[in-house]
Amino acid sequence: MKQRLALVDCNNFFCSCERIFAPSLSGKPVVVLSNNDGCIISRSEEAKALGIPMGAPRHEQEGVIQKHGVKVFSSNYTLYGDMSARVMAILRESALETEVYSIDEAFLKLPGEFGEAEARALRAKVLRWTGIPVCIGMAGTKMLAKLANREAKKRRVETGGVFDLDACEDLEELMERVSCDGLWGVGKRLALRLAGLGIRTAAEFRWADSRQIRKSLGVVGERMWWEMNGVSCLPWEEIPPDRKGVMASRSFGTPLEKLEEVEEALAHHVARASEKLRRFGLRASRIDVFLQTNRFRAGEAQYCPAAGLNLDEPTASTSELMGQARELLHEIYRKGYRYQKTGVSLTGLVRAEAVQGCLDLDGVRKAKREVDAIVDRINQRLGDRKNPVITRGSMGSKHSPQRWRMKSGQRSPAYTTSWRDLPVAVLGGGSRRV
DNA sequence: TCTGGGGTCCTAGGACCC
DNA sequence: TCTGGGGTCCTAGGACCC
Repeated sequence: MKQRLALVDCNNFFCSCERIFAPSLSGKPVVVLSNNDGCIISRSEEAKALGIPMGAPRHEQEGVIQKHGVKVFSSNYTLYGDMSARVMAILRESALETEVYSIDEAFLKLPGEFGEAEARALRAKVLRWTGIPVCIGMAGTKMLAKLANREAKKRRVETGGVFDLDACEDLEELMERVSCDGLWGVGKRLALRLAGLGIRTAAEFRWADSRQIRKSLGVVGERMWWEMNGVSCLPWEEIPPDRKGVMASRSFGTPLEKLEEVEEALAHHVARASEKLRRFGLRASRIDVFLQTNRFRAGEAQYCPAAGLNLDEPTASTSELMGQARELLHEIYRKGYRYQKTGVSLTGLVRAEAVQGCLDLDGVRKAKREVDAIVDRINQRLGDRKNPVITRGSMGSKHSPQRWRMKSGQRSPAYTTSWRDLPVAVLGGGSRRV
């Protein structure tokens, strides 16, 4: 039986959340701002209609905001997280399995009988119970479900916010209408590269030679090609894997020049990041610190240094990390610049409980050296350099697709296209945690 | 004329997503 | 004057090892 997926996506999520608590704003233009109130990161339909672009600096839109009385909110992530959890809980009731993809999106594995009527009912239920409007796209793969969702959103009035690609009668016509940069995972750069191959629409992408796509866009591109052709090869992650890193950074309201001031900001970031670490039960084995001047000031001297350090022991201790962060900052700080931003990034995360019994890497290396020495001795005694009796090897490496490709001059098979286990990676990354 | 080759670990940078 | 913050994955290349 063919797999059926849905992508459920909340409409203008942050704005929709704000509106729940201010019903008088229904039908009025609303925007939500980024952390420092710097950029517009969510717009209601009415705000979009006024031509306010996504990600625009607030100050550039001040005129429109004033003129049309656009209601402006600072972001409130506690609220959004809470609303998200409510929506997800409802979705779980209808799905066989659920993968929460981001704060406002989830993939659903659908039961066989789930069609457009059921999707409409689900949509109505979410709206009735949470006040959040959603759109639902259905198809056989994640990429296609994304595309279906886009269609549902774009033609909301006509589709009722629900679109089933498998039930679409003029699929080819639809694919011809969608340009490549509208595909999930194809950004500006890749679209440009595709255009260079004469591939401009989803239809052309689907019909393209997969080898050509592979050559030009790599394994990521080939995965997209399969997905677009109905072959699912992105992983299903019902349980989100542990984070690989945490970061804390902020822009300053006004540029800072003194080391002590930057230090203070950085200390705050280290505290936030290490707190996060502890909350997840993780410890970091590497810390990176960075500084940035104002990149928008073309006339000013720019300086964007960074420094990092691998820690001896994984830690989540604020004070330990703080000490290291300060030293790193001193390494990179230079007088005479106007700094606009600083931040810290903690990576190489391991589970706190695993730290105790963690693999003794040095021990393993030592053991390997010992074995190698034995192998050498045997070879010296029994063979010669050119024809060793025993050869050293390491598991799998010889057969890693990368190496294999170099040797054979061929592509590796589609499903083992990367030296990492495939299919593993998610398209183009993405912030996936709520 | 050839100049070892297989392997690990790490970092930086590119691309994309929400 | 103001110009977000937090993620993921892939690839290339250097250092090092035997």
